[in-house]
Amino acid sequence: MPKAQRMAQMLTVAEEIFAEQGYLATSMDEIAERVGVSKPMLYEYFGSKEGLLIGCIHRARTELREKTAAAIAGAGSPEEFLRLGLLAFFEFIDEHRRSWALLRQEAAVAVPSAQEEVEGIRQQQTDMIGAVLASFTPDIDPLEAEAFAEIVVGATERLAVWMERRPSVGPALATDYVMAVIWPGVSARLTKLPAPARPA
Amino acid sequence: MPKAQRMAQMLTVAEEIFAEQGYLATSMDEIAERVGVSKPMLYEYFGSKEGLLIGCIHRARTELREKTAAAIAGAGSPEEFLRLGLLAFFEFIDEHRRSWALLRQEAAVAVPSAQEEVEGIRQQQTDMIGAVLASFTPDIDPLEAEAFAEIVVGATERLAVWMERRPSVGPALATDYVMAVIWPGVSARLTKLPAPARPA
DNA sequence: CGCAGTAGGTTACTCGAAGTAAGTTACGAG
DNA sequence: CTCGTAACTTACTTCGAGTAACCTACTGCG
Repeated sequence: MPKAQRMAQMLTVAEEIFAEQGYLATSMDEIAERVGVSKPMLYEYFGSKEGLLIGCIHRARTELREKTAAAIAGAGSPEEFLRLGLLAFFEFIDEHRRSWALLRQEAAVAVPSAQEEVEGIRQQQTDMIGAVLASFTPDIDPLEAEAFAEIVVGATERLAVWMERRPSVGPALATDYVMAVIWPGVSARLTKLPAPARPA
Repeated sequence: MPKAQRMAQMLTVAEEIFAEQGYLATSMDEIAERVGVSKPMLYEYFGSKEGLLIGCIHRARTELREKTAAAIAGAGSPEEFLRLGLLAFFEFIDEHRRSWALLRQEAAVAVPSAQEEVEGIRQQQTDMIGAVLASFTPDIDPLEAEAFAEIVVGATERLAVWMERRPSVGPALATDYVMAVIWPGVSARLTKLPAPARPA
């Protein structure tokens, strides 16, 4: 089997087993066995157990970024930006429950560099939100814009975890909840609103 | 040394080393050495490495609950409840930066049951917030109240992590940021507002 | 055809750290 | 002063991450 294909297969299997049993409880031998290959192959391609985990996170991160970017491409107003971005996020989580659990709960604790990867995902999101805020409010205090973005990401992430425990709550409703809480506060800070003309 | 005292000492040392190096990179031998005792003593009192970690989390959780409960005791309005609760939380984090990092970043991934303990802390917070919301809006949809509480907790937690990277941001400013984003949205849902009479 | 180089793979180890069995010391009560 | 127990230790076993060394089959080329 060619290398790229084998690596993708390894990531898929590892993601599944990590999500099932947790990072610590999973042995490299087990992953190797389920892939149908011997342990040194995993080390050949990923260097270490941590490297394998990071590979999983990295792949999910790329996918999430692509989906979100595509979703917000057609947005006009800041409200639409936020709403479409949130919806894309919740839909992604909904489709990848297991890997999401892995990313959010397993990776962060186990390994410092995996933690950095997960932080990278958040950074990617806060950057996007911060950019939206700044584009509609050029004179906003940068520190405040950053804080707002962090708050939105934190709220969203937490609600995604909660959504998993509530089968009746889907991506659309989750988006509504987040928007209901944060939009009044966020919009109050936007000076350059889209539809109405800017007052000063 | 009596058992209770020794256990407390072990927790203190373990918390410190876990926070310094991460859960995985810390060996029981190292903790034992720094406590000035042999490894089997740790196992005698905490059963396992995981048990020791959970002990750390549990102690922090108790302390956090006590501080928060004390802080919101004198609150009159829902806004004051939230504000005082948030402030108490950020102050707690500010005083326990290292153990906070441990709880948030290390514990969750490494060990399933540690994760449950951390979720217990969040549960404790969402319950408190949910109760405040419900007490001021008895007719609120319970699911919505839960979602709101999760959002507030998520936003707060995330901002606490961010606060660590921003030395210029203290508990007071962090509280202001969170309130600025969430309060307009939350208050819009409260039917029984404190100062003005309820319209219908 | 035959053979060289390499991609893809394996077996069989080392080593470090979690967890344990069995034994030792200190000390207060009868 | 000796019995019982709480607090503690040394010396293991076991398991899993990571590695060294070796193998195999295919592809291109004289």
